[in-house]
Amino acid sequence: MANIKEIARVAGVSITTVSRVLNNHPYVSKEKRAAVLHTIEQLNYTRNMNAVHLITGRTKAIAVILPYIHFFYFSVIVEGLAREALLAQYRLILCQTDYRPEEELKVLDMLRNKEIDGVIIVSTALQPEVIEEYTAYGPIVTCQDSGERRFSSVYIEHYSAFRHGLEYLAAKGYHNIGYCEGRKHGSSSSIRQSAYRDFLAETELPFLEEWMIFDCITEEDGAAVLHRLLNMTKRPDAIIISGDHVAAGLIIEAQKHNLRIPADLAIIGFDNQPIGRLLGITTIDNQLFEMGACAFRIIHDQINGDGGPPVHLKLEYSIIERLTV
Amino acid sequence: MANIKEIARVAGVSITTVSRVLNNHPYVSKEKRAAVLHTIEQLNYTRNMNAVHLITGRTKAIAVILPYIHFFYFSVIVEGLAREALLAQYRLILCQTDYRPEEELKVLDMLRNKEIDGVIIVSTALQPEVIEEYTAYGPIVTCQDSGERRFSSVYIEHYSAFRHGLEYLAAKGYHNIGYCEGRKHGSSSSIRQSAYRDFLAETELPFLEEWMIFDCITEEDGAAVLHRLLNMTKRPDAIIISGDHVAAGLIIEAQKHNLRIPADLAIIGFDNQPIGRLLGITTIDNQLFEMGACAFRIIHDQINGDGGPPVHLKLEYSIIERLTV
DNA sequence: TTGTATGCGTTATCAG
DNA sequence: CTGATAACGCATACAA
Repeated sequence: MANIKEIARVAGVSITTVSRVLNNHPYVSKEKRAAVLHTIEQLNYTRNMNAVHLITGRTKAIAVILPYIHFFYFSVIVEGLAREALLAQYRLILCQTDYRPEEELKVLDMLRNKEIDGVIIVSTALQPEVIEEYTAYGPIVTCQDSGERRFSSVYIEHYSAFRHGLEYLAAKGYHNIGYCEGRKHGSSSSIRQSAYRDFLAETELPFLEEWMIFDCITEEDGAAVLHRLLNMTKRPDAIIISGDHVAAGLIIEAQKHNLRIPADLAIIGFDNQPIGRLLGITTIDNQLFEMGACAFRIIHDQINGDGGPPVHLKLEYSIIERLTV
Repeated sequence: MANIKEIARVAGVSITTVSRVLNNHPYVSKEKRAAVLHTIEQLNYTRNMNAVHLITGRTKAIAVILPYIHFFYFSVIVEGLAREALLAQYRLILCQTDYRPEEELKVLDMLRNKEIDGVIIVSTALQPEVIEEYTAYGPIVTCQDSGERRFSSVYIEHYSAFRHGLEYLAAKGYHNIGYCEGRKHGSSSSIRQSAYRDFLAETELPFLEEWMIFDCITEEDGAAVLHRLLNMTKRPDAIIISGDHVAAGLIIEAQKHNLRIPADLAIIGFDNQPIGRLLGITTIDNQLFEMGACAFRIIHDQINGDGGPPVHLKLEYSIIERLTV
């Protein structure tokens, strides 16, 4: 493959002039510019970007840390990221780490390595303290509420959102409220758990350990929840579920067993997923697409801007009233 | 940041020796290796990977071209890709191009630029002839049936799969068969369209132009299909739909209008999505996850292997019988 | 087993 | 407006 040196030779100019043309610098005469452009065309030349990355120390690439991509939650955030990345002409390096800390650290090391200009963490198994150490090497943005850390974040207040959902159920007259959660020990999960416990304690509504159901990840898990409910001696009359697809699984299974929604069981979901729209599931919209878009914009600004203090952007959630409450 | 030169100086060895340690070469004495390792630790050193990429001409990165990520079809293929990439310690660069040819070409240019070692095309707006031109710069794999091209492919035979679905419906006694499709002019779409037309022509089953419904992308589009069906003077008694989520939209809307499935309308979907499992939708499984995994393995072999002729891997589909036919 | 010297392809610096 | 030359940080052929 031709390189800049050969272009210079063939075009009869210096390497520097070729570089100037390549980078649209001023101070190149029309004639030389034309000659260079023509030679580039003729020799089918393109820059070796690795050399550019080496000398400039930038790559216009950003890594995204997440466990999986085939869940609605993650794919929509990435969709938001990708739209903005396309606009800004940045590369997105998808780092699916399966929640393995050692793999996540490898990605952060890419920042030290200069392979990437920044890291966006959608969901992580790492402690905030560990992440903070890497802020020395470049900007980092998380899509979780991590408090006032040395890295930026875009988030919704899960505690407040979840309480809001619970209050909504209580206001509608449901006083026996259950709770379905995904991972038991995730960062957002823990926050929602606290919200649930706190709310029930403060309002003195009944709390039963078995009303907290964990590991609800898939639609099938939602269907399984129905059977757990049916087998309970004291059954909740409402349930809050972190994920509309899980709620959907429960609802469709409920239909088969003639359990009426919301008469026998009210349901409020999370994420405002298409399936929820379809089934008329009342849900809490947490602006996933916007979250991704904002995360990118923040990191982009930090890379190209003054490199000021970390940004903490709170997004507003909203309850979408439909038919299951 | 410290570089290899400084490590060499501090450890009291040559640059070469440091490089050897870095790359786990033999022929380094225990003492010097220890000294180098210690210095690396001490100075918090990591390689500048851009320099490595420049000199080796490889980046261990692969670009993935797709229009969006938040559709089941794409996210599951990427999930398959990502699992294998994690195993092989390759980077996946997610290039969402929104079906814009100019953006897709930019990605292919990354191959010329040496920014990436290969390209996996999940879905594209480009003609195969255009893609073929880039095979000179590195391996390319598509997840579509593109015929015997100079680039590799992993695919299911959509023509055959679709005919199979139609035959299945006909065998079950449905003779008025409609058809829902996503993009009208996509590569797979066109193949499925031909399968539909050919089958109806050959079996002399009724064909009505209005029974071919396009632009069915989302769940809502599926719901809209029901209303188009209801307004038809002559209505199909079965329908084949490319995408279980679209079928789900139709089915749930059908429930609201007391149209019985399959008594009034039989439905066969595509993709074997979770929502289909939930609703008991009879579907054609096209092994999306496996497709992604295979695509990665093929490109990985081509990058690291002999660089032999392009591979064309046909995956088998299967009809999953459930309740909607 | 170790080190020297060269080159990868580009941009940045500085002198003209 | 133009060009020579020095970086960037590393891997590797070759010599010792």
